[in-house]
Amino acid sequence: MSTKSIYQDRRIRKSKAALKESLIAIMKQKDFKEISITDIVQTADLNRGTFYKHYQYKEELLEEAIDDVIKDLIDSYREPYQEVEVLIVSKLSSSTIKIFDHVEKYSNFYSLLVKSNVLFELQKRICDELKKLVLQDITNQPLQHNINANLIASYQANAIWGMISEWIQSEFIYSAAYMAEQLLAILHLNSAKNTYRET
Amino acid sequence: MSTKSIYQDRRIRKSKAALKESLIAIMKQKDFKEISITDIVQTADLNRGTFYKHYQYKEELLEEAIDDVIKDLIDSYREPYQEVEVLIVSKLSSSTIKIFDHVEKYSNFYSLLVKSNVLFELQKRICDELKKLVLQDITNQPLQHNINANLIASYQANAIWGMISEWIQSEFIYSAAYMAEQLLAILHLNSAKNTYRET
DNA sequence: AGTTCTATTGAACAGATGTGCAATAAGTTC
DNA sequence: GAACTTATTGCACATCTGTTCAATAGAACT
Repeated sequence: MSTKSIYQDRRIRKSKAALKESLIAIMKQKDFKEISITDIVQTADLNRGTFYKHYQYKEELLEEAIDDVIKDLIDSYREPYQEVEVLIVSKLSSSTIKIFDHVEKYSNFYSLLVKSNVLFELQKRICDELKKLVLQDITNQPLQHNINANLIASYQANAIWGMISEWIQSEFIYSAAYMAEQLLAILHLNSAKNTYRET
Repeated sequence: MSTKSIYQDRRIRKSKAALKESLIAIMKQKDFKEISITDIVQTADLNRGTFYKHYQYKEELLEEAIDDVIKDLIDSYREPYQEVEVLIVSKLSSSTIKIFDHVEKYSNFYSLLVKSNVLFELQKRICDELKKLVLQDITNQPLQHNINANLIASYQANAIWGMISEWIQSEFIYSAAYMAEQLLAILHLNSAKNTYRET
């Protein structure tokens, strides 16, 4: 049994890679909605049947192209926060803060997605992943006040993504450090506001 | 000058209404991606050219169908929170809480959107609107701690939407009141966690 | 090496797309 | 009501879509 058997057929790898590369290349010129399957297979120099052998629609191809980026996002989140430049409020914050570094790293790709109006596929993917990660953190430290784990996880995940999408649409005029600062400031603000109203 | 002149041509109104109605009807049976323009105009009993006269793609038609729902969402947010069933943490909370009532009111429509995998168009629209509303609230009460208004607005808007989408995907197993309770509990939790870590 | 397996190809097909045009129907304005 | 304006229609067209098929080429396994 060779080690190659667990991987895909080399022909499949090559075809898929060519298709992804072509899609991203065309996305730099055309809006995603305007790109046809014929466009993709022509620049990839492949038969149209080859596309349909592996994918149903171009969105599915894009999804696979995003996979690598998502993997890095997860790594960023899991990576322990070493440099203590700013005051850390909680472990949740320290993890999510790292994500801004990841987005900055892939800012070109993210911008491309925004420009092509395919932000929403990405949005779902990212929020789903963030939610899973938050859920894992939550299960370690049991919840007070009868908080619903799924709800707070979605709350946190989408809140973070809200800041990220705002950042992307601003064409990255802020630094990752500034984004991290802002997240901390917002969490502090919630704290201050609540204690003010409660006393 | 008649009062009708400011409104659309009656023919346009009728055509658009028929197209929207047909789209929603078909969406109850087919996945959004599988619905063709020909499908829509056939059930609407209109010429295909009529569709292209007003819209470019079916997504644009759907967007218009969502408009009415969005209008109600904005009304829900703006409506002052009268019934004090639960402890109100802040004015922001009291406004956002009303949104859960709105979503429950349109739960059938929201479920339909989720089922048809067109949640993302909706998501963008809603988060955009929520952000605007939050921004209006913020400008009234100036920010402390050098908080970036756009960032906190997106943070809040997407966080709320995160809970909403979680709610929808759970097929509305929770009541609107429970959702409101949970939002308050999450805000309280942030407060508690922060003060704990800071002292 | 030879054998088996399967990805890719090219061709063909019905259906959908997006656009254009002249004819007609329906709306608006006075 | 008459004149003007424009939405809708039916038809046609080239292109794209999604699928099927036999033929071929390439990869995997012994």
